[in-house]
Amino acid sequence: MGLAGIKDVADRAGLSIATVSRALSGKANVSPKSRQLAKAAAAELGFVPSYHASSLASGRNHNVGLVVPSVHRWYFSSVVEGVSGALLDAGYDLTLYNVGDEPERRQIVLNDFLLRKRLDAVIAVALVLSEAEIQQLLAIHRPIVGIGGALAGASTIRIDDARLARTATEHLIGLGHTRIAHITGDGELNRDFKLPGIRRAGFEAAMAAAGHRVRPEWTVSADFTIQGAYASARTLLATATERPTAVFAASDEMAIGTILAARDFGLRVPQDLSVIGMDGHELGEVVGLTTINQDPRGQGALAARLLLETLDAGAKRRTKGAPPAPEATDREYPTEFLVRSSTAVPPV
Amino acid sequence: MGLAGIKDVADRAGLSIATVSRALSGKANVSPKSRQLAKAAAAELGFVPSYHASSLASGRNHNVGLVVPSVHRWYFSSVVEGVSGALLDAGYDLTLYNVGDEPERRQIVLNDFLLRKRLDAVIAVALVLSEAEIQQLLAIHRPIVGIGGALAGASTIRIDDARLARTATEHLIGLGHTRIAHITGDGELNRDFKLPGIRRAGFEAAMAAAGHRVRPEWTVSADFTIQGAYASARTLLATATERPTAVFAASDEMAIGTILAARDFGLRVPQDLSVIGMDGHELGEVVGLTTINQDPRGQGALAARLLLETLDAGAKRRTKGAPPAPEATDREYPTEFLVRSSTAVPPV
DNA sequence: ACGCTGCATGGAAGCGTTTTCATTTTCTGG
DNA sequence: CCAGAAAATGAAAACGCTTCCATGCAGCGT
Repeated sequence: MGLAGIKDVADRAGLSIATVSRALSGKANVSPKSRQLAKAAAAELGFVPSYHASSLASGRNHNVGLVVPSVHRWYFSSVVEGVSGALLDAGYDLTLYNVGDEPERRQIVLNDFLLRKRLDAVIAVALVLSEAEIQQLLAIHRPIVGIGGALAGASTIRIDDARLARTATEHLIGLGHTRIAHITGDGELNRDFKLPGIRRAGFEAAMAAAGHRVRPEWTVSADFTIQGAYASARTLLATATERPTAVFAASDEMAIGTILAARDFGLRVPQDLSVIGMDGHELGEVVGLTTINQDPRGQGALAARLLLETLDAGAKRRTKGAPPAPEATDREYPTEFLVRSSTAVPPV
Repeated sequence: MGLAGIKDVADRAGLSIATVSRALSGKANVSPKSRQLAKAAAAELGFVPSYHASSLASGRNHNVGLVVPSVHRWYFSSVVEGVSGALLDAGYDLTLYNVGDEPERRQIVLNDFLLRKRLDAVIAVALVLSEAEIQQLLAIHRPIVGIGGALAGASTIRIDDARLARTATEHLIGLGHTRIAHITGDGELNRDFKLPGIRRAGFEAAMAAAGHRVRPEWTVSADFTIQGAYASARTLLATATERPTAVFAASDEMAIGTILAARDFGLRVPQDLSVIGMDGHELGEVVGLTTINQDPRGQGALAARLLLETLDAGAKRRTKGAPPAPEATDREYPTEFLVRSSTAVPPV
């Protein structure tokens, strides 16, 4: 049979459709008795409200879009976990847009998917949206929050990558290192991914401030994965003469790859080579990685909670049509410097 | 102004709503001229059809649900990548249900989310659904396909875990190992996650067939992560006397954790200890892990494609109401045995 | 030229809820 | 016990599309 509709519930409960709707969605002005009746009838019939009908009528979707470059990478999957948990608990659906590297797909997502009025809000991770694109989203009354990306005009949650990269580098410098290499990300492929450049700038600023030379051949790039950095680090460390005494990797995954490469060369970490990363990868514990922990999962959860608050506020203020307050707040997420055993004074 | 509706487009194009609808959704029986007119008007107004209205009226959602235990784990995020790519290309949305370990959340997802008629189909990864639960899903005319999980009555894509675990173990036995340890997953927490038991059974079957003893103290469990297995492997390898000469880990991540632990003890892999894993983790390449590659991304993509085909077929056969063919096919996904450098003959 | 077939078109009926608004019932204090 | 306020209720109007159906028209064979 064709699944019970609210009408069937109403008939069975001996109430009107309107009352049943109010009763089931927990609205006020329903007598306890009616509410009870409605719920019982709904349960008996196995009634589940039609999402589309409900959304169409109410304008509320209970659905948040999440745009990430790749769930396969540690940082992003951490964010997804955080967002997902918060949304599920609030009864919201999470629509995932795993855009990948192709700019073409990015466009499709932006145009065809995000704008179809089916999302209450959008969380964009490490995605650089143009002012116009943001305005387009805001124009359909959808709050956006960005994580780890620059979203002019929208709220963001992020860490101060430049400063933290500098702090990490300064840690090495403070230990006495002068010959410091940097593993950066190869971001030229993707215009949306400016992070490597920012961290690299922090690194270079710290080096410059300390009066140390940044050797071009000691800045190598990798794809933000352990295996990618492993390969790059092997190249970097292959030269027996004039080897750096420390490496600042732009992510924990790349730092770990570096450590694995160092081990393969018989280099002890930290006696022969100090390695510092950034992000807070769980695996860092295993290899004793010194790093700066930014809790991406927490960032995701926070983003989701902020969004839900905004949506609730909007829902309360006016039942429909009131654009949720688009006050763009830019908040910095707290980080934690974790000194473990991968950094030490340089070899004599 | 409140976003253009199809009515606005119709007015602007000088056509009726019906014709515009047909024109824009690529239906037949529209003159080229009208179609052109409609498209132009839509473009000028920046018209994007309302998802909900469209779904409500047509009964088609263009949305597939994906249920996974945790996107944060390698295997699942690989599957998500595969599914996501295929769906995006087809213009489908992907709704992600990252259920986690809590059975409570599992229930919520099953009842509140999956049944709300907003999904065209469901892909469940490593999720064991009861016959009743499957019937409930099928009852709302939604095809389901399971990946890596036993779904009685629904289509599945999977590998033969028992046989492959056996093959992996036999590889070690074939090299001459008799003292073989096993790292299994701690699945007792989650009734949905039977995989560890199956692989373990394969291991034990191979050992029994070869007449080798399975020592209880040499079967340790971990949480399927590198760091978890690292800790467990340390315990396992701590005993200097009577140490196994080989380890079969129930996942690549755990095999990698084992290798890292072995290195910490000064054990050389494979000279002192052979390690074999299962899954095909990218990181396996870095540590030279011998393993059995099951391409989870490919499995995800395949699942999505199968589903889309079914949906298309259903759409063609009857415009509405025809339950998409629920022929439950159970297909085995091809795997590839990768012999790398982590396994060798046992030390003398 | 004429009735037919078949394509193009527009009017209008849903799709299954939520929400408004008017109405009825219940409660409150005097 | 009653007027007036507050609470509960139901009828019906959206919500914005898709699609059925009836109509208008062009092309066609005879």
